Amino acid sequence: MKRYNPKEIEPRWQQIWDETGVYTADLQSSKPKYMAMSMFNYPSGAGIHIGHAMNYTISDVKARFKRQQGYESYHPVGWDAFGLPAENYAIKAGVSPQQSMATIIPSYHKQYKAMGWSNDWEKEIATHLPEYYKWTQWIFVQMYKHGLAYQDSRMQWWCEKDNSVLANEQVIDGKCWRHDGPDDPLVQKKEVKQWFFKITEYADELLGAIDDLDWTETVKLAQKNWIGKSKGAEVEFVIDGTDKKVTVFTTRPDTLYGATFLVLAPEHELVDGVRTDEQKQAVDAYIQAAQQKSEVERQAAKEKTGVFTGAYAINPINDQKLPIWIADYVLEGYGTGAIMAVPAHDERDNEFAKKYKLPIIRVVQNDAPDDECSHDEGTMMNSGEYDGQTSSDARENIVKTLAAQGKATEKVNYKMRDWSVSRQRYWGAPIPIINCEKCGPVLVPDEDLPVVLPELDDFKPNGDGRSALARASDWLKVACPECGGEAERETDTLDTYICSSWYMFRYMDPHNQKAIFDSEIVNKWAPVDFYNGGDHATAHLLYARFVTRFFTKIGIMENPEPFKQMLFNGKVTAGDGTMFSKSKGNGVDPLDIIAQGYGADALRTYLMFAAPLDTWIRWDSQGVPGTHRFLSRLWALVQEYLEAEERVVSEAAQKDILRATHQMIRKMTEDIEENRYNTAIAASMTAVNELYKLKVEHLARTTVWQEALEAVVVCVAPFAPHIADELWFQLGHHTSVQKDTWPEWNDKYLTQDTMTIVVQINGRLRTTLEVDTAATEDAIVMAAKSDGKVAAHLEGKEMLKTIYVQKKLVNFVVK
RNA sequence: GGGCGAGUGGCGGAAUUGGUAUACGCGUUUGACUUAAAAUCAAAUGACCAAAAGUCUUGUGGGUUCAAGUCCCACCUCGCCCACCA
Repeated sequence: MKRYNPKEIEPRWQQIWDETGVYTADLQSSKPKYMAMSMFNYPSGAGIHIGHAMNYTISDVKARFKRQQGYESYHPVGWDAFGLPAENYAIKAGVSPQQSMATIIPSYHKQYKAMGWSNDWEKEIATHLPEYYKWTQWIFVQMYKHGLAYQDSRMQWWCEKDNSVLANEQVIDGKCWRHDGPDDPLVQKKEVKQWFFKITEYADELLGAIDDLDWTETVKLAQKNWIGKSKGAEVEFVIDGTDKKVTVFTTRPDTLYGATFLVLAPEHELVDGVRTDEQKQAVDAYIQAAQQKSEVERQAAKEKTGVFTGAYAINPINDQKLPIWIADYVLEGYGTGAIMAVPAHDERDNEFAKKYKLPIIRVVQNDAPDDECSHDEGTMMNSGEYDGQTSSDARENIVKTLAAQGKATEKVNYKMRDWSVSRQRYWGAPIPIINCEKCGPVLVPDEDLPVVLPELDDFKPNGDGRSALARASDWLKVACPECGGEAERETDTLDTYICSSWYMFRYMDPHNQKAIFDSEIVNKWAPVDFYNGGDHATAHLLYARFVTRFFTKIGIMENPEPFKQMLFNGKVTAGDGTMFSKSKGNGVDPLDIIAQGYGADALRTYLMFAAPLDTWIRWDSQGVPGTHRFLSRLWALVQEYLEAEERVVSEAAQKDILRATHQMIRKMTEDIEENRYNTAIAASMTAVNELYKLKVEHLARTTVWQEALEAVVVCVAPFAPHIADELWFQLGHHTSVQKDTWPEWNDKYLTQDTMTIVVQINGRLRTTLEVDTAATEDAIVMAAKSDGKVAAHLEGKEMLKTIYVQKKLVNFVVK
């Protein structure tokens, strides 16, 4: 009997799949389409790790399942190649990022194939290739032409180590996301001229569509928080003794009578204009101190600080004079950078008022002690004519009154800012702009795209805030497309989030040289049916949704959402629950596991079996041997069958065989569809166990066994595709198991002649009965009552009630 | 501080949504095969009890119900995300 040897069969099948192109999707096919993918990979010298094995197997199983079900299933592959790590590596190693990608990417090919992933290699893409980034640049051009790309000077997060600007989401706990070690510096703010995409214009649309998405709930929530919509009003306060006005944003205009002071952010433009001469020194000192503090220190500061400006503002609702303070707990970047402080009903204002002995006036009735605050809504008090109204009525009425006088407007604010898309680094798609002294920034004409990134010897940033491209003088100097005069190319490159915001559509038409993609194909294949990754990826998903919506607005595609289903899957940690890390040397290399002889099939099956997909799994060194054992059992069963004699199998045994297989088919079909891979695999194990019991007396080369084994092989194929194809051929087939093979279950094989009835007394299990499925209620209750054990318990008791649940249970309630 | 989620054997985890708690796997124990070991096959495996019978058991305490891992209330513990956003 041949032994199960994954080392022999896996490479063989990988080669056959390659040669026959079973995983090449026909995008023009008339079959129903299905597209499953995981977030694409950032190629680095380290190769794939166990986290990749997890992520990509999840989408691979889905793609295989659908392919077997008869869908035209497309499991694409590509590389998110631009970005800082490759550039930093290039600086260190002196090898150009172009060159290192040219060697790294092919090494990934081997690793992906060794994992048995069903990628369509004909349609492979990589974001650093001119044929790809031509269209990344084209998106910038379109954004610009539609008024959604603009340039602005902003205070930006700046990482000294990278010499580059960082987006908000790239700042984690005050440090650069790539330099967050204990010795790394905190990020700084620096004024830089930046290109932005006006994503805020889509904020409401992006928010509104979230609820309908079939995505992991926490990911949806993260998107909502990120957008951070809040409804309120802007209220105008006149500064006493001047004609200057300061506008505040508040979500609680109902508490306007409770405002006892105003607070401006230190960077607020009115600060210089309002402070009195007596307070100049104190204010200047405070602002200087605030500037020196990094954002982290500001946020970490437990105690609130501030300084009085000496100026007062007039409360528009009751003409009260309110002192104007400056404090860094008010942020310049949100709302108007100024607030009305209501210490009775806002915790931060309360803390500040207590520290600086400012008055606290309660305007919403509550039970809190006098100097405590409560943000609850309720009935108004101390609010003039609004006393007795509910918060929500007062809110509406106060805004209405002030609006009539031009002193307030309803206002919606978002936490989300416009998307900063320029990076002062070399390894990215050059921004297709030419800066002309006469004409200003001018778009590179479409026919001149792509602006090819020149190969350099030295990739270090220029040190003046510009990328290495500032030193590429041949590339830099160019004639202005408008006036023909001397001009320079933009030396910023595009944020790699742009590259990844549209790659799923390029997958659908990867070699198109005339357009970003063919609309007809994309309208057929979008949205992506299944998308997964091990991160919330809030920014990536939001940007992808934004760009997709933009595409629909400019008429190149129809569906405004890129991903129909999005699964945020768990990760793999070391057995002690800590993250795998190179420095600790506790990593588990998927390729090692395969090489040890367990094979990719056992590894894939273990990863999908260990826990539900959204749960973090702890690596268990006994896990892969366990799934390997299961696959060996299946292998051995097929071998025994092939060597068995032809003979008649009893009708009862046939029924048992059919029931075991059809139960498995049903459970696996439903569970894979619903992303419950762990219980799907359990169902296949149960079936194999059942067949093992049946084989002892009934194994024979007959149709019923042939079909049962085929069903198991087919159902296991999404998880363990190599052994499946091998056994499929051994069972006499000549075409791959990977396509159009998924079986249907038949309910008639699931029925049994008898059923198990649970018998309870006062809700406690006393016995179970095997009865004929056709048995009536009366017959079942009679049988239950006369059962020996039950009768003993009923002896001498008064029968109060008999509960009968159809085909399930009898419960006698006695006293 | 805010939000979300989770507590089930020695371990990872099941439980058709109120109806036999602990599927499946790991581990452990025993037996078969073997000179022996590994591998494989078979059996057992929540706790208490020598065993049968029985009792107890889904973080803790209450409640609803004929019946609760599942529903309700209170508490404890853990995890994740966001965090001075007015």
